[in-house]
Amino acid sequence: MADVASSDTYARIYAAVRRVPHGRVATYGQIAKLVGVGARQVGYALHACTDPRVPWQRVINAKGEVSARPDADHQRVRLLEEGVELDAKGRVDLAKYRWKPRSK
DNA sequence: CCCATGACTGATT
DNA sequence: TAATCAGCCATGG
Repeated sequence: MADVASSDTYARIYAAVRRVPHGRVATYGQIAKLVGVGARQVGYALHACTDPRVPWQRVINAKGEVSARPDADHQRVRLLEEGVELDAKGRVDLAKYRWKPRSK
């Protein structure tokens, strides 16, 4: 599918997101550093991302919360299904579930 | 090419 | 822990 990305930047971001293993989460900042772009660009790219192959649901902000999305509620459930515990405030314990990339 | 926007981050208060 | 400010860089008009 050539509609994965219109720019190499997006492709790198999607590739990094796909590296996130099941039952684990990553922050925008992590992805941003992996691809070598700003954190906002990651969110911007994921916003434009419509590819279900990309587990963009595992990408959350530095607070451990799911970002402002209409499907935020749906995403939380999905994380729980993957084995990720959520705080009473709906936040993930980054100290435990934060994915540790090696290519950094 | 310039300006405004944005699924963010980190430091400071 | 929460709120505020400035920096970050790609995209679109």
